[in-house]
Amino acid sequence: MGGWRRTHHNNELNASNIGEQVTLMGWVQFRRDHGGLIFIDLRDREGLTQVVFSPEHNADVHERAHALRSEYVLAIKGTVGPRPEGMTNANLVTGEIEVVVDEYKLLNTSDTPPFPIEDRVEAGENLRLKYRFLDLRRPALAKNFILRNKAAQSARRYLDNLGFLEVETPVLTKSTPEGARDFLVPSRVTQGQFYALPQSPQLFKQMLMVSGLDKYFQIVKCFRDEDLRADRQPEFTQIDIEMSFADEDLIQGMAEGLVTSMFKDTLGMELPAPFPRMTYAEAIRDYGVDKPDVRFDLKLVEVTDIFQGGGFKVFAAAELVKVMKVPGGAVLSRKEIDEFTKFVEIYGSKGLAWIKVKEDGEWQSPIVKFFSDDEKVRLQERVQLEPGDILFFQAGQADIANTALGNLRVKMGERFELIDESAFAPLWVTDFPLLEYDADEKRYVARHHPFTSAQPDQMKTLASDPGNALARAYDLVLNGYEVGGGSIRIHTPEQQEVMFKALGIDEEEAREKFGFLMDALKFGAPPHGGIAFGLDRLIMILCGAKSIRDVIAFPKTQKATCLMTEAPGEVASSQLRELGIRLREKVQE
RNA sequence: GGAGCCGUAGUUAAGCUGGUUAUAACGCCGGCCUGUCACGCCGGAGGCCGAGGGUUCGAGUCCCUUCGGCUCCGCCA
Repeated sequence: MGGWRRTHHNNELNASNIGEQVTLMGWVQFRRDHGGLIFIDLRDREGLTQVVFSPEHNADVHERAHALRSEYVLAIKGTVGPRPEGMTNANLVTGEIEVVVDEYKLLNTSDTPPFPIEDRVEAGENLRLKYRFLDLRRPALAKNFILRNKAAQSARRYLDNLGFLEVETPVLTKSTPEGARDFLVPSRVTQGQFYALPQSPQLFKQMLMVSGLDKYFQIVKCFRDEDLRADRQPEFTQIDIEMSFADEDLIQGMAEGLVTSMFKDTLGMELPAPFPRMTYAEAIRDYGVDKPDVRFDLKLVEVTDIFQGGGFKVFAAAELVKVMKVPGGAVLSRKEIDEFTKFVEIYGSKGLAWIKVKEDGEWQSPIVKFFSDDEKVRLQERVQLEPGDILFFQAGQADIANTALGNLRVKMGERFELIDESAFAPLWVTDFPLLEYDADEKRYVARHHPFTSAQPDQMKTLASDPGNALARAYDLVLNGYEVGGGSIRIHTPEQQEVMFKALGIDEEEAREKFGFLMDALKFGAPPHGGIAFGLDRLIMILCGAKSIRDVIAFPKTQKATCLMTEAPGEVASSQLRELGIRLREKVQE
C-alpha cells in the first residue's frame, strides 16, 4: 500500500469533513463512467462513499480510472467536497459529500463475481455458500456479524461485571451415552479409542463449580451430529453459564439481565423485565407446544369432556379433543382448509375438522351433524363462537393433537397477520417433566439432561410415577424459539444415583461413563445450577433473519457439508492407517 | 429414514397441451457520453436446459433413476 494509511471508513464522512484530505480503502461497488466524470461507490464493511475522478482535477488519474471494474480493490487519496446543489443522496449516510480523487492505488483486481454483491439480488443459496467470502461482502450479511459482535461483547461485559469467570473447557472429550449423537474423533495414540466433541460443556462446568470457581461462563462451540433445520447447525455456539449457591430465581434474574443488556447494546431496545413465566403444563394446555410464540393471542381450548362417550365416535373415544377458535377465520376457502389439513397431517394428525359460523350465525361444518344438541350448546358455551369465526378441531392421541393444533396456531398467526414482526416476546417456561418415556428404548430418558434436579417434593414421584416427576428446569422462549435452557443440578451422589436408576443406567455403567462426576459429588459439591443460550438463534432473532445460516460466517448445508471448503472429504489411506481405521465396503441396497 | 418445493446464459427468471434457430432483464465485452448514484445511449458475445437412462418421428417440456440446494417430519438430553 506504499505506506498509505486509511483515515476513515466509508460510512464516516459528512458535511463536517468538507475540505479535509482523506484516504479511503475498499471495493468498487458501482462504477458510473460518463466518459468525462467517473463516479465510483467505494464499499467497505461499514458503508459506501462516492468518489469522483475528474479530468479537470487530475487528467492522468482520471484516464487510468476508466479501467476500474466491480470488486477491484482501491486505496484513494482525495479531498472531501460538498456535492453540488440538488445532487445529494439521502439514501446514503455519506450522501452529502463526495471525495474528489487526487491519487489512487489499485491494490488488486477482481474477476467478475459469480453473483452481484448487492442486497437486492438474492443469488441461489448453493452459489452463495460456495462463494461465502463474496456473500459476506453484502451489507445485509455483514451487518449481522457487526451485530453479533456487539451482542457477544455485551454478554461478556455483563457477565464479567457480575464476577463470572470465562473458562475454556476441552473440545476433545468423552462420549456420553445420553442425548444427541456424538461427533467422534479417533485417537492415534490409543488406537481403537475415540474422543467425542462436546454436545455442551455440561459436566465440565459442573466440575468447575465443585472446584469452587463459583461463577463460570464461556462462549463456546457445541457439536451435535443430528439432522439440520433452519435454526439448527451441527456446530453451534452457546453462551454457557453456571453458578454456585443459586436457585431458579437467581439464575433467571441474571439471565434476564443478560438478555436485556444484549438487546440494549445491539438494538438500543429496553426489554421489560422480569419476563412472563408459564409452566410447561400451562404452555401445552394453552398453546399445544412447549415454546409458544406469545406475540399473538390465539389459545387452544380443551373440549374432551363435552364429547366423551357421545355419538360422534371419533371424538367420543379420543384421549384428547381440543379446539382453536380463529376470529374472522370463516373467510378461509375450501382449498386453504385442505392445505391446512395436509399441514396437520405432517404431525401425525388424521384430519382437521372445522366449523365455520356464517353471518346469520348458522354453523357450516362437515361434522356438526354428528353432534347432539347438548354437545352443541356446551361447545358454544365454552368457546363463544360468533359470526365470521372458524373453529378447528384436533382429536386423538394427546401429544399429536397438541402438536398439530399448536403448530396450526402459528400458521393462523401468519395467515391472518396476527404477529407483530417487530415485537419481541420473551417467556420463561418452567416446571418441565424430569423424564419422558422413550418408546423405542422402552425406558425413561431425561427430558433436559441426567444431571437435572427434581423438584424438592418430587423425589417420591420419581420412584413411584417417574413420568410425572417435575424438574427444576426452565427454558427461555423468544418469539416461539427456544433460545435458552437450564436447570438446578443434582449435587449429591445419592440423588444422582436415584436419577441414573430411573434412567435404567446401572451402577457399573454410571461408574464407567460418569465416574468422575460421581466422585466429584462426594467431595463437597456446592448446590449449583445454570443456563445455556443458543447464541446463533438469539442473534438470528435480533437480526430478523429466517435462518441461523445468516448469522454464522461459514455455515453447513442441510447435508452438513461446507460448499466452500468441500468438507467433509476423504483422507489419505496413510492417515487412516495411523489411526488404526479401515473403511468398511459400501453396503449395496 | 421419510415428505414437499426447486435446479434453463455469469446472475435472476419466462418457456403453455411435446413441434423450426431456447426468451427477457441485469451482468460481461466494445463504442459514445462531464453530475451520476441500480447513470444513460448504441452494438456484440454468451447455453451439456443439474447428470444418466427411457417413451416418441421429435424432449427444456412426459416417465424412471440419480446428484445438489431449501423447508419440514422423525431425530435434536
